[in-house]
Amino acid sequence: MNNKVFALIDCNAFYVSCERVFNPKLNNRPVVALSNNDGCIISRSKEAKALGIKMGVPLFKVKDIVEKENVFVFSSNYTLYADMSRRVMNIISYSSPHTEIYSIDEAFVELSSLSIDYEEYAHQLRKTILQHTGIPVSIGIASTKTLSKVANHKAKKDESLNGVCSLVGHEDIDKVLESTEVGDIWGVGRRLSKKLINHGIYNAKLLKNCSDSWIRKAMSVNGLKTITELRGISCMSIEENSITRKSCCTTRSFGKLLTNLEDVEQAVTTFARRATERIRSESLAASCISVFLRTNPFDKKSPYYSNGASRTLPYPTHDSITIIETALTLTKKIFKNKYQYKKAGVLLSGLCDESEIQETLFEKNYNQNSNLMSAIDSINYRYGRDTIQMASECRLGSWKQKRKNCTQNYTTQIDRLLLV
DNA sequence: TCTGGGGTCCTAGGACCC
DNA sequence: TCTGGGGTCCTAGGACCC
Repeated sequence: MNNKVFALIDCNAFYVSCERVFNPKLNNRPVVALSNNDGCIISRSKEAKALGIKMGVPLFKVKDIVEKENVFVFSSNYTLYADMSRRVMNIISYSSPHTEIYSIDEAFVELSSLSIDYEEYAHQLRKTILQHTGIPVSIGIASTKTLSKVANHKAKKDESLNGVCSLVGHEDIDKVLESTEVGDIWGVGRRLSKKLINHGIYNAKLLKNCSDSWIRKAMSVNGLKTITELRGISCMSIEENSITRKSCCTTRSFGKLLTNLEDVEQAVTTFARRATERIRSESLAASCISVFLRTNPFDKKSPYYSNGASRTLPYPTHDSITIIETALTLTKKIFKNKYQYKKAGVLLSGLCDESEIQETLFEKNYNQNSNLMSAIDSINYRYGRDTIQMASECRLGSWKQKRKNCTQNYTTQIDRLLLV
C-alpha cells in the first residue's frame, strides 16, 4: 500500500472564466469561447452547458440556441489566457514544493510530504486563487493521480462540496467509482470507452475489477496503469521538471479557401517562422522539417487532397531563413493546382539543445545568422510578435483567420489596462 | 457559409541483419 | 517435397490528453 496524496487543481471553464474576470456582466449568463478561426466551442459556462451546448461542437451547429438564448460568444484570446494561467500556476507552485503544471488550466500537487489537513489546504488554496486572479477552481484529492481526477470530477459536479472533494480516508471509494462513467476516466477516450461499454464495463468500479491480462490486451500497458491507479496504487508520479519537447508544430486553418501557390507559401512562411521563433525561445534547434497541406475534409462536393513532405538537414538549426527556405521547397513539392486548400502546417522535429549543435566541415553553415535572429527576436519581443516578418509573408494576408469577437490583452499590453 | 491546435506514447508490421 | 531463429530499427497508424 502506498500513502501518497495527490491534489488536482483544475480551473472551471477556464477561457470563459478569464473573460468574466474583465467583464463581470458575463457572470451568471451563458458564455462560450471558440477555437481558432472561430470554429468550435471549446469552453462553456455552467449556464451554456445547461442549454445543451456540447463540448467541441462547431459554432454554426448551435447557432439557433446561441441567438435565441443570447449566449455571449468569444473568439479565443490565447495571450490573455496564457497570462492568466501563469498567475494561477504561480500561486499553486507557491503553495507546495511538488507541483506539476499539466496543462493551461490544470496542475497536480503532491501533498503527502506536507503535514497539513488536506481539505483545509484545498479550501484555502481555492480562496487565494479566486481572490488574487478571479478564477474559480475545483480541487480533487486522492492517493493516485487517476483517482484525484475522479475526485475533481465529483467536486465539479456536486455543488454541495464547495469545489473540493477528497477521497483520502473516504469510507466507500467504490461507490464514487460506481457513479463514474467509464468514458470520464483519465486515459479512457472515445474509442476505448465504446469498446469497454460493448463488454458491459460502463463504470469505473467495473473497470477496476477487470483482470490484468484482459486489460493488457484491450488497452495496452497504459490501461494497466489506469486500473492499478483506480485500485489506489500510485504508478504515475509528479513530473516536476518539465521534460523538453520532442517536436514543435504550427498549423492553422485558413479564414478562406486558398487556391494559389503564392498564398499557401505566404501562410507556410508565417507558420515556419513562428515555430522557429518558438524553438529559439526554448534554446532548441531542429534537424527535421515537415510541411503538410490539405483541403476541407468536411466538404464532400469538392475533391479531397492531403499531402505532406519532410526533409532532414545535415545538422540542427534554429535559423528562420534556412527553415523557411526548406519549408517552401517542400511546399512546392506537394502543392497541386486546382485544389481549394483549407489548412497547412509546419512541424519541426529532431529537436536538440542549441548547445549540442554539431557543425560539419563540408556543409553550408546554417547558423551563421544567429546575431540577426537574436536581433529579430528582441525587436519582436518589444514591439509585438509580427513586427519583423519575412518578405515572403507580407504580401496579401489572404489566409488570415477569422476572429470576430476577440477581447483585449488586458494584462499584457500597457494601453489595454482597465481603468478603475 | 461556417467543423481547432498542439502534443505524447504504444503497437504492429516490414525491412534488414547474421 | 521440404524453407529457422533471433534480433534491431523504422514508420504509419491509432490511441490518448488538454
